[in-house]
Order: sequence, then C-alpha cells, then structure tokens
Amino acid sequence: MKEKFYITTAIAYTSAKPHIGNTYEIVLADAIARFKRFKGYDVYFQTGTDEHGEKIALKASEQGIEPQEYCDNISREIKRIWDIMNTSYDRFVRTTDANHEKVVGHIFEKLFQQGDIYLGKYEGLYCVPCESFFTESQLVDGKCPDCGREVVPRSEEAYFFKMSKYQKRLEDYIESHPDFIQPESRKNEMLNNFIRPGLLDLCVSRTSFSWGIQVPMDPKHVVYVWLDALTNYITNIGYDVDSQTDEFKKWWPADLHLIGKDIIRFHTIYWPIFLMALDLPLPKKVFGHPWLLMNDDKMSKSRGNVMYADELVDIYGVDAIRYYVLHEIPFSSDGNITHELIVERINSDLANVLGNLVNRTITMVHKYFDGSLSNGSVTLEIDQEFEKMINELDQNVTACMDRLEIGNAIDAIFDVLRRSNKYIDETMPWALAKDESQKERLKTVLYHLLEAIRVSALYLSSFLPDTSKEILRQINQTDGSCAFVSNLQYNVLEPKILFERIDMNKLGEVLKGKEK
RNA sequence: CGCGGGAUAGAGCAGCUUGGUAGCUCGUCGGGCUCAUAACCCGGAGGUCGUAGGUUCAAAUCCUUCUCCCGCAACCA
Repeated sequence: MKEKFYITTAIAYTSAKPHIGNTYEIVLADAIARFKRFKGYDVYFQTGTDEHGEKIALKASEQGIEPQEYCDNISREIKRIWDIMNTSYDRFVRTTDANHEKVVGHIFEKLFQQGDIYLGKYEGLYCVPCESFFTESQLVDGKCPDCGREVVPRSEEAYFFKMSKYQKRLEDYIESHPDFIQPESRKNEMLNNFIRPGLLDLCVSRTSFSWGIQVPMDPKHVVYVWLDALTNYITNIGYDVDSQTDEFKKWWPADLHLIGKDIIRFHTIYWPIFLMALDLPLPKKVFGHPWLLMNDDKMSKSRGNVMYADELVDIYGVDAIRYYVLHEIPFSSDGNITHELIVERINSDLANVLGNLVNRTITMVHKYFDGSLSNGSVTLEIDQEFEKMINELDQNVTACMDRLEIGNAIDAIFDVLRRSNKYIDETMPWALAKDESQKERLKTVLYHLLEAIRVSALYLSSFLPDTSKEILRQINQTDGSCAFVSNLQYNVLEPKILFERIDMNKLGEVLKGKEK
C-alpha cells in the first residue's frame, strides 16, 4: 500500500490576473507533488480559486458584469496560467461550486448549533462613506485610511466564532508539533502576537455585501470569506457534517498546506480551530513561503513593476522560468526577479552546465562510437568516485526536499552535473580517442557520463519536467533506476540544444520584439 | 524597552546548534583544453565575518551594548 500525500496551495483570490509572484506558489507545490510521486507516494494535489467577498463584487460592478461572470473569467485565466506553468494538480476547485457552498452552509449551521458560533454585535469604528469598519491601528491620524474622513463608533449584528474556547488546545498543539508551522520563525510570530495574548472571537459573517455564501438560518448574512475559503481543503474531497466519503477518509488530514507568508495567521490559527470545532484532525504541516520581489520591491500593478508568468514563459520557456523561481527563492527570505537575473541563470546553469554537458557527451558518443555504446572494461578509481556521487544523489535531494529546501535540492543535482563537466576534463576522452588501445577506457568514460546524465535527468523531472523528458529522449534511455547501472546499452539520438544562450546585450531587443 | 528574523569578498548566499586554517554560485583577471552552446577545466585577486566590549590558549561561531535592515502586531484577502 502506497503512502498517501495530500498537498494544497492556497486557493487564489480572483481579484486580478496573478503575477509571477502569485504564480510561484503553484510551481513550488508542483515540484513537491512531482517529487513525492517520483518517490512512490500516492499523491493528491489540489489548487483552485477563492471567489467570494466584497472586493470581487466591487471589481465586477466596475466592469458592469455579474460577480459570477467576473469570477469565471479570472478563474479561467488563473487555470490557464497554472497550465502554462506545466503544473500537475489533480483538481482545480472553486468556492462558487455548488457542493462547496452547500457544505459550507452545513458547517456554519453545525458550529452554530453546538454553540461555537453565536449571534453578537460587531462594534468598531465605522467610516460611513466607505461603508467599512476599521481597527484603531488601521486608522491614519485617527481618520479613515481610505478617504481621510472621520470615523464613528458603530455596532452591527454579526455572528462570532468563539476562538478563545480553543486557544489553549491550539497553543498546546503548536508547541507539541514543532514542524506544524514552517519556517519556525513564523511559529513564534503566531504564538507571541496572537495566541498567547489571547484570541479575540472572530466575526464570521458580513451584512455589508451579498457576494458570498448565505448563512442558512439567517440569509441577510453571508459567511466570512475565510471560513468559506479555508474549508475548500475538505469540502472538495468529500467532507460533509454528517457524512464523509471514502475519498475524504483516505486523504484527510492534508500533509502540507503551501501558502504565502501573508496568510499564515488564517492557516495556523483560524483553520486549526475550525477543524477542532468540527472534531477533525489538523493538517500535518503549513509552510508559509516567502515572496518574489521585482527589483527588491513588492510587485503590484499600481507600482507598474509586475511580471506575468505567461509573458515570461513566452520569452524564456517554461522550464527556464520554473528553474528560476524554484532555484532562486530562498527558504525563508524573499527572492528577487529581474530579466537580467533570469538570463544569468539560464546562461550559466541551464545552457552552460546542463545543456552543454548533454550536448558534448552525446556528440562524443556519436563521434567515437556512432551513437552506440555499452560500458567499457577499464575502470579506474576516478570512475568509482564518480559513481559514488551519482549514487548519493538520492539521499541528498530527498533530504533537501523533506525540509522543503527546493533550491538546495536542485543544487544537489547541479553538483553532479558540474562534477560531470570536470570529469570530462580529467579523463580527456578526445585524447583517449586518438589511441586505439584506449578504446575500452573511452567506453567506460562516456558510459559513466551517460549514466550521470540519465540519473540527473530523472531527478530533474520534478523541477524541469519537459527538459527531463527531452534529455532522456536524446540519450534514448528508458531505464528508470535512480542510481548508477553498469550494464545498459545506449543508442543515443542526435543532440539538440536544450537551452540557447541569451546575449545580455541583446536582451533589450528581445524584450521589445516580444512586446509587439 | 511589543514579538521575531537578519547584517560574512563587487552581487547573492552557506558556515554559527557541537568555538580551532573563512566556503559556494555569479562577476572579474590570468592560464589550460578543444568533445561542446565564445562552452568546459585550473589558478589569482578581492573579506579586520555590522559596531563596541567580555569569556577563552583560541570567537564569524558563546555572552553583553549599540547601529541599521526586514517580517508580524487581528477581523481587506
């Protein structure tokens, strides 16, 4: 029986087309999902869109269309970009799905009936023209942060969730499960800023707008978007309050919720508490990934520094962009992206180290053996060291992936590729080829290179799926062993450039050309 | 004193838990090689490891002061 692995991304809010910073998360999740499948896990990978809320209704009315139509458009666009990035999600969910809406209603009712949700008064500072509540800390000079006008105290009927009831249980859980919140510094933020000082009851309904899931027993209220959105992780695999499908029993609890660092609070405080109230087990891990910055500045439309995934893929190719975001984003601090940095990585890593290695190796196999090669009989110490490095790839990559250090996992593969280039210089196949008596030695050397490339390509399949396939096609080898194999027969095909080098000086022209 | 993270060659990072020759990638300079995508391989230059003090035979690493940067600080998502 294969071990299961349930991974999710946060569902994307359908307020606008996602930029490369938003797209990073699905690629990261995809690499993890692919790697788990590669390691033999039974993987379920879910993503989708979060479609309710005031902001969506507002955007729709700006365009003069119904909210549902607006969501359909954006959701389609998000799915299109996820597909362009070659991500292998198993299901793309939407919070406007009828079943999801129904189950959210059931959940709200159940929590109300068991007393975790109660009807109370929301009291706060209200800006009448903006129709919005603000907290003390949100105010600018004591005035509305949006329009600068006076705010007035006001109270309004609303449903609340008794967070405080579960506070101690949550604190105990987080402390006894040190891996639950990753990276660890986020755990302290949550404990120190929110949980230990005491959780306030959460307002879980709204009456100021209607684009949401109606509260079943009180239809003038709609369910708070987070209670709606978070439950996507269970409603779409078959949870309902009084019946759970086999599918649900198989997959829940999730093994990993991959989310942005900005929504850690919702996933490590509210979500676990909702689950406790439903008497369900908690997800095993929540990882709040860092952001991707453009020129060290937060990406936003209003700043005019937005890069979109589909445009980048159009210029550089999907694997180049996947490589960039997966490799360049550190584990906990924010990453940076510019065209210059992308070109630098493509040229030095993908073209020089990887592409050129594959190209020169296949060329030599053709030149010296007409493309047909088996292992040679003369093996030296250097070959054994090389084999050892190939065989250690599995544990090195796996260790990094287990810690969710994706960039380091990729580095481990590139260490083997770099070592391979060095191995060529040390063994000098072109010199061996001039001496007929060294034929067996030459076979051994080229065979080792093909094996290093084959195993590396297998490990690259989680990160650069197309490139991995293309390498295996060119070396024409279907053996899937994840370590050095000594007795394969190779009949390589014609080498084809994997990644063209990009002339940095001509980058400007390239970008201009693409704009047309 | 709200909580937490960080400051290491031109750039980006590792090393700090368990003190003991400061490492990696890119860039730069020089050399080598010719199978290859002006690629690949080797070597050099470049760092008083933010500041000031302390512990120690020995501190990037442990302790303290200060400076600067970043994240979080609740009902927008």
